[in-house]
Amino acid sequence: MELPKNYDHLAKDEACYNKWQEQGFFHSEPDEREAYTIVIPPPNVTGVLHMGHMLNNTIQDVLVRRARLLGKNTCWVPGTDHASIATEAKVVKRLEERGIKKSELTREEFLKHAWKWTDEYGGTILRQLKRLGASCDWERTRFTLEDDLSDAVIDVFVDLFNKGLIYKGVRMVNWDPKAQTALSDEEVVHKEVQSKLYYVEYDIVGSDEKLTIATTRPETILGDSAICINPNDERWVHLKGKKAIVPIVNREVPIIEDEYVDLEFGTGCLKVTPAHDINDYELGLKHNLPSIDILNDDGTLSEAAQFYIGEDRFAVRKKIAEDLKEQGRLTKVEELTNKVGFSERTDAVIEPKLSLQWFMKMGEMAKPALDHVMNGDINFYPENTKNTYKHWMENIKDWCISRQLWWGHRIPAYYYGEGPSDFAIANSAEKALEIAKEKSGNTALTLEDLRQDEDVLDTWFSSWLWPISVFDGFKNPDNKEIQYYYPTNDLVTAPEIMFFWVARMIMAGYEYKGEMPFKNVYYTGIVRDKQRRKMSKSLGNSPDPIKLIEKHSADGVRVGMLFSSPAGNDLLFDESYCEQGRNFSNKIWNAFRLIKGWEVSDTVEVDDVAEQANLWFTDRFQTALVELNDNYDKFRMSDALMTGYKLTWDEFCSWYLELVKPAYEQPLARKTYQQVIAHLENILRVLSPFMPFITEEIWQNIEAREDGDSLMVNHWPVQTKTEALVEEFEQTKSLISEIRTIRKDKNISFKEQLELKIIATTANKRFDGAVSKLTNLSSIDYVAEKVEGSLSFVLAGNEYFIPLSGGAIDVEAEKKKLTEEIAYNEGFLKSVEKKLSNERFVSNAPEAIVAIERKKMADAQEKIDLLKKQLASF
RNA sequence: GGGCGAUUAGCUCAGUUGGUUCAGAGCACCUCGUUUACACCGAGGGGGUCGGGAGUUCGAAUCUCUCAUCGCCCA
Repeated sequence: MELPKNYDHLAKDEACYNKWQEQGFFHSEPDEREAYTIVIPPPNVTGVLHMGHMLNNTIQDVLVRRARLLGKNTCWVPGTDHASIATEAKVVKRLEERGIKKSELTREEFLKHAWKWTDEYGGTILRQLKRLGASCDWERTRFTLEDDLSDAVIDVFVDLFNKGLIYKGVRMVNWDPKAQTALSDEEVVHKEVQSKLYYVEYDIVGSDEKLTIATTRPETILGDSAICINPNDERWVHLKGKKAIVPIVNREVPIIEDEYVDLEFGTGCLKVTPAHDINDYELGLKHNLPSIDILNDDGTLSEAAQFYIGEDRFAVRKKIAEDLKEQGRLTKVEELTNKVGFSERTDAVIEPKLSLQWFMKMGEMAKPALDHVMNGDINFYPENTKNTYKHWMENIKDWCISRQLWWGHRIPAYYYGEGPSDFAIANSAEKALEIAKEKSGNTALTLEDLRQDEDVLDTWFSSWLWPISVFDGFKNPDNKEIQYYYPTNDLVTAPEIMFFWVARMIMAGYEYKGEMPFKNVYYTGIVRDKQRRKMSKSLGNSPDPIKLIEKHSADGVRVGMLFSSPAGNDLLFDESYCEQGRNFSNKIWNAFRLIKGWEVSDTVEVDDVAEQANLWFTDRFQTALVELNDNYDKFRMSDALMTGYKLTWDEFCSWYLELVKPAYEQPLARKTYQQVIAHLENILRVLSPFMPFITEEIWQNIEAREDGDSLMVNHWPVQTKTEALVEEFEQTKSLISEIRTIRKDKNISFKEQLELKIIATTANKRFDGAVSKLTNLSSIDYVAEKVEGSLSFVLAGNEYFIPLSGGAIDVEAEKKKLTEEIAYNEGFLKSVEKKLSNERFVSNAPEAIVAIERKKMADAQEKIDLLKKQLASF
């Protein structure tokens, strides 16, 4: 069968993937083998594949595929999360486009729309992952909002509440006025922005004196309930005990003292607005100040503000500045760069807001989660991410877990009265009623008297249970699957997810299984463009992954993603990496075509060059295999790929195949062919995790395979002891290279045969045939005397001569070359001698190091002698 | 403001406990080349005083200090 010149991925990849899937290679059931498990970081159900996913899932697939070849029972669990805020925002938007307002719908109606939307658009990302070749166990696909996983979430909430770890409290939260929900600290992104610092003058009661405060948020003046000065600030100490009048609203507020005030910033006077700033809130608690909440949930001003009611906070900021200016109270406006919090999902400016929310205590749970990472039970790659983790865990704050949304797990709190603790927590209304009756002492309560909390839980409150809940570890803690697959092996995720998710999964693992959720965490870099900008939809700097796959093949893109992605380093993506990947595919394909094109003979003798080449490559492969295994052990994926790349391209294609290649139209001995195929198969095995498609295609074309036989379920090569020939052949390569350079320098065509004469001191003739074949020699002779009229060079203590016919030698040029080489070596010799004549070196350095230096000296001396002898003979 | 980390060839990065000719790899670049797998190729080549300075040491890309620049996390 004639093989096409290039591998046609568009025609082959999909069928190949389907076949794998049909044969059940992706599916796992517990058995007696060792398990290898990865749970996918569940992408957002609304999501489409982006470059970050590509990188992340490529790495996971490489790990899984190698583990499968190592004979492990591999299970890669895919799935998606429901992404409360993101999905709800999309559904709201779509409803608005149809002229439907969320506020006009009941909860049930809205959720119907949301589910419809999810069924329609959700899971796109999982279908896209198949294009990449991801060998997930699709039969195990999970969704955080499906019934079983939801039950786990609710049960955990109830359990933690009963353990006293969940509480309801008034706290300053991060309020997203656009989504109209509270956010956790981790969902707030701080960005540097250009702001203005407004200087505003306040009157002082019973005095003509005025004081000036500086603020970036003049609209919050309406909510001021004090002025604060630093007791150590001599400028203002006389104001102690007096009252100030808040402009616009003309409210009298006390002037309090607190060392919290920064003497350097602004004027040293601070306005205190407890309802709208976290630090002011603390001050308010300490000094017993009222909180005046001047904002509505949507970011407009409330009745409590008295002025500008119903207008947006940013509009009011401008207006109030103008009004203050008009009243002569705005004394100065400065430009200022400061950091402002934005909602990760909606990009709205976060409003610190007092609000009644559900919180989870973190202190107790954080402790084991920190310890088990620091003591190495759980490994982080790269290791320095442990520092960041440690810092966060040691300063952890309680987790705000309620969200004012409908799409998600509804909080199982049932209210039966108006008091602050008139609620019951249970996983059903019926059980809640029992508790409510007991708590209230009112046995007449009915289900109708209960009102369930309107809010849902943070999406991460379900994701943190993922490694346990996907194996049904909550409802059936002793089931076969959780016992077999948990703890999982590796987790591959983005560093930005460390706190949202990784830390909390570890907490849940120890809380509910008493065991780590995974052994290793591999943090990928962030995929950026060449200008180091993060890839994003709004910048439009992200290529479409599917188009990349279509253009360069999945194998090419996978290789491209990994080429420049050492653990933890950002990947500066460029399409040329994918091109390089595709070129690599092409190289392998053509190597295979070459081999397939040879005529194999049972009668022809095995040639010695091929025989020696076989021994060398056997050893060379083992060297690479050891390196590869080591790279994998250290999660050095990029290096592992590079090891395979060089092994294939440089060693297998450029050296081994050239050595084995039969003469034009000559057949190849069957034994040699079998050796070549064995080596090729080993190459395919180690490349297959990176390039599953093309390696499989070649595998299937090598010979007729039995049904159900596939490279993907073959085996990883085994490390064995081989005759050590790598170093010796490296010398041979140098020799060949030297002769090729001479041909090039002297413009000698490859077709013209050369003779090689050698004065050998360390002769090993094993690869003479190889040298002869690759440099087209007519003869190799070992001689005792310098050969006149020849080009010469010295290598590893041997002198080589290439006789040239009829005065082709430029004597002067040869002399110059020799003189230069002698000078270089003498310089080197000098530096070694200097080292060795230094008594402190000889007495302090380890013996082995000194011995090496002595050998260097001897070698250099010998080389100089040889060169001088050559020079003298001209 | 606090913490962590980085700076090595044009670009992206390796460089294990200081010690072989240790200054490396891939890509890019330059020269030559279509010899019967591949121009998505082959052969050969150029290129860095390891961010600056100081110190420790027989010996520093590697350890210490300092300065500069950049990045990330937290407040």
